[in-house]
Amino acid sequence: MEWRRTHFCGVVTEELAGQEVTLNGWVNRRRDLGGMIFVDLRDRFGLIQIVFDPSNLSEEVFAQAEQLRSEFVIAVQGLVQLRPEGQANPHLPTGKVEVHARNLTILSQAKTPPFEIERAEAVDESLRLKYRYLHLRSRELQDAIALRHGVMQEARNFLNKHHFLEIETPLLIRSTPEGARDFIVPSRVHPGEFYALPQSPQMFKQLLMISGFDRYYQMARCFRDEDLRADRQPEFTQIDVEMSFVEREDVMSLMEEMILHIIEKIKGITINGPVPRMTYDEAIRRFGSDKPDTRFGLELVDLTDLLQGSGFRVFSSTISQGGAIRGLNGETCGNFTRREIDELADKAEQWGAKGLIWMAVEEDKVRSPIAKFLTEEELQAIVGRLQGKPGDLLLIVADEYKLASEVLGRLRLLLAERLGLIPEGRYDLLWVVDWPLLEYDEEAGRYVAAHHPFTAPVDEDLALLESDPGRVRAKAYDLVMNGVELGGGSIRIANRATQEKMFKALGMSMEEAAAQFGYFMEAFEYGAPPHGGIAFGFDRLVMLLSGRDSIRDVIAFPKTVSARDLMIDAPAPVSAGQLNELKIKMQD
RNA sequence: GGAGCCGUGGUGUAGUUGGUUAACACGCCGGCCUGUCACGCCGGAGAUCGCGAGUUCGAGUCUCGUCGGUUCCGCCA
Repeated sequence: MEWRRTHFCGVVTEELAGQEVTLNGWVNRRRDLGGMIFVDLRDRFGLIQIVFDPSNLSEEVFAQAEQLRSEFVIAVQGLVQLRPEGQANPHLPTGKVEVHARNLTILSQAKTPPFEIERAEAVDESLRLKYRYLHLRSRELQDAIALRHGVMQEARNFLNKHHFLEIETPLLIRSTPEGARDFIVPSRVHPGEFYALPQSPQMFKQLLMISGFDRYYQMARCFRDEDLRADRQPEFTQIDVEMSFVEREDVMSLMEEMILHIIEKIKGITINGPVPRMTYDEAIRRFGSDKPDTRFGLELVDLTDLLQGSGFRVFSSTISQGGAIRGLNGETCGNFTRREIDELADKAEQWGAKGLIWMAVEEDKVRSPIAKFLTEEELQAIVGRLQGKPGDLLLIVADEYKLASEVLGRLRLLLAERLGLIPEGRYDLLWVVDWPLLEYDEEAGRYVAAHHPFTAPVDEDLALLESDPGRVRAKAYDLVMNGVELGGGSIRIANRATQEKMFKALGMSMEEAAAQFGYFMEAFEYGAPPHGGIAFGFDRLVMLLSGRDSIRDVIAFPKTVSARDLMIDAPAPVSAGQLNELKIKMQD
């Protein structure tokens, strides 16, 4: 028979009734009634029921149909007919019709798969990853990967329309000391020297601005040799964007338009701009996070001023050391058991707090292990400031301001989840702006870039770069969606003098800076336009839009948390010959 | 680097205070079955309980180690 298809399985609907079709696909399921066989045929577009009815079939074809098993690849030629009265399947888009087979070709037999494709979601992840090509046959992953494609195309459509050029940058580049651990690649031609895979195309895209391309984007593959998480893979994709002759507002307004465009096209949800902006300081103060989830309340409050001169040593000593007393009202959590509260306290300590203070608000009193150390006025002031009502559980952390805030910020997320306060199906966007340019790294004993070393300082803070680096704000912005950092960017430094100051603030000597970044700073001397950009975590964006909770689900061939590919079994040793050629010796 | 959880036929699970035939569902194989769609009915095969030590008369069950998966902390400019 001529086996090449005329239609996709998933599109065979009543409009095709009466037509002769040829379909190709996989046997999703067969129902052999003895005298009659039904087969659900599957392709990317869906399922269609095939009927093998011996009354209008040759014996040979029926006998062949009896041989069919799950995941056989077949071609079926037959007649599309409306199903008999009362036999429609409302669960299938193709459920009003069926294809009465006349001819069948088995294109490929299949072993019984290690798991049922339809139930793959429940199977142990290591088995699914080993047979990723089978898991990918499932409806869930087919949809996720198709959605990924859609998001990528919509991003391209939008950027193309706004005069961006898609330009590729090299994957074999130079290792730089700042930032994440690089994957390094040895060079046969230059033994003892190594390329690095890019953590992002940062300097290349800036150089493209200096080259005059004005607007660049790339679906950039990026690599970081750091430990994995549900939302972190060692290789991932960014929507990488850079623009010339722009200020912060230009980048933010265009990029939020892009994200809103994608959400509208992909999810059919219209969100009206502009996306709210919040300073970094406000985010920490109100939410204890630089990427606040604004889909619910439970905001933090400050209690420091209420507890000046408190007789309770934890409070007084924290305040005298310049720390803060911060609080969070765990509404309706007053009925938490001792064990549940201890769990919260354990978490708080795990996150670096010295302890967690709690107060259960009751009708006529406040129940708390520290109640006896506080005056009635102090207790009432705390309850008042936190708007505690009977049944509430007040959580308090006394510590260095940022640490106390962040610990409570994490508890806030924990409680919101436990209390079911997080609404489904909502996409809350927020720009976080005015980031600190530098953060002091105790371990390294120096300042490190909060964003990256090419971020421009806010103009009026420029002078502080040498006198008080920790207080310099950056022309940086992060786009946050539902408490997930979707992307971040900044206006860049575009002149040599400022870039040199930045490297100096990072504790780099001029010699080191010249050795690492000399080519880059030299480029600034040949006419560099003011420029800035942003990079979005593409996998995370797709994860959020597909309602998944791991980026593994939206990457065709992901790695495990230990960075292995279980399908191809990578990484793997290489031959002694390969190592020889690279002049690499293994240590024991 | 650290912590938690999981690992029992092909798959998902159950397995009591440690006690001798390791159970159930799905899948698979065979038989019957002409309107099923999670088809049904009957029968069958299939597991040294991730691996290695230890405790014990006896370990799927307890202990330690180890491997794998996963979640989180550190890390990820």
